[in-house]
Amino acid sequence: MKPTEPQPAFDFCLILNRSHNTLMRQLDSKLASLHGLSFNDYLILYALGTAPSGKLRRTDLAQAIGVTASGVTRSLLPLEKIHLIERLPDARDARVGYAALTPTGKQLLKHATISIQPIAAEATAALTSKQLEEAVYLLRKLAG
Amino acid sequence: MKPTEPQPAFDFCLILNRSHNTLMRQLDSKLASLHGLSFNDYLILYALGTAPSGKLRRTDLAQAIGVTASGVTRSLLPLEKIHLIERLPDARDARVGYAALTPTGKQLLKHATISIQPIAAEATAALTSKQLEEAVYLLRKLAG
DNA sequence: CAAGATTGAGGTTTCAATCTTT
DNA sequence: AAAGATTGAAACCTCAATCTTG
Repeated sequence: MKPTEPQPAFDFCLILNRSHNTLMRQLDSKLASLHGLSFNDYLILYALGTAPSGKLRRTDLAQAIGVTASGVTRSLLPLEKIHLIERLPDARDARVGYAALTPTGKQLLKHATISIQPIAAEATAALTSKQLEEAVYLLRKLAG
Repeated sequence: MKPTEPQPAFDFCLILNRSHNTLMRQLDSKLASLHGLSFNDYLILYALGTAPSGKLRRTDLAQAIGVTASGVTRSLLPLEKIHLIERLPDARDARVGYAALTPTGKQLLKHATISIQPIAAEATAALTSKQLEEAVYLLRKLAG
């Protein structure tokens, strides 16, 4: 365990993990108390709401929010049960399943989107807008 | 769902989540196959190995790796069971419990530390050293 | 066989409540 | 009452295997 030379890659993994955990706990807790949603739930609604065609294949949804295909299936189930999203088939390819917002889902997304802005702003208050944009730029390179 | 004005705070939360998920899946999978450790397990060993006194209170460990006190208790249990860490009492205060590396734990940490550098480097290859340092600087502000 | 999606099994983490010690 | 730590219950997510369709 040497005090060691600079290891930017490792330091980055360390701090990315820590800041992510801290930030997500804040977002989850506030979003849950306001709308009964986890941040991941919100991300799903948001991705569907901003998709050009209003619907998204499960694979693309997985890519968009950064979880596995399995994770998407499991996250979608309870959202479908409470009628926030619905599943649609594809006329051309019987393998693919789309997910889309229901009217109720659209309403909730609208409200949650209004709530989340100040929550995110407060949770990231330690950084200026410019710094946030810089961080976004850097992290985007990583996610591909 | 308006295409909306710039919302750097929200965009940041989005991309932080996505890049974290992607990065952690890589680290976990490679670390698991090489040493049977999750990245969080490694983080615990690393934090204990670099602590000045060689031991850390559970609360401080939680702070260091960004999980709750509960999470620390549960992560430590299996590591103690396979004799990588041991628990020590505090002579002054019977409430606090320290965690410290065993000789076996120190060995494994040494080996895992050697493995993890190239893994982290590869997983963050999309960024230059300078960019990584910049990202570390920004994220550190967030974690406090 | 490849792609999209789901399921079974297992592991992880959180919240809230609780216990002990200060 | 506050601080450190643990536990029960529940939620969540992954991997690997499987099923169906192309």
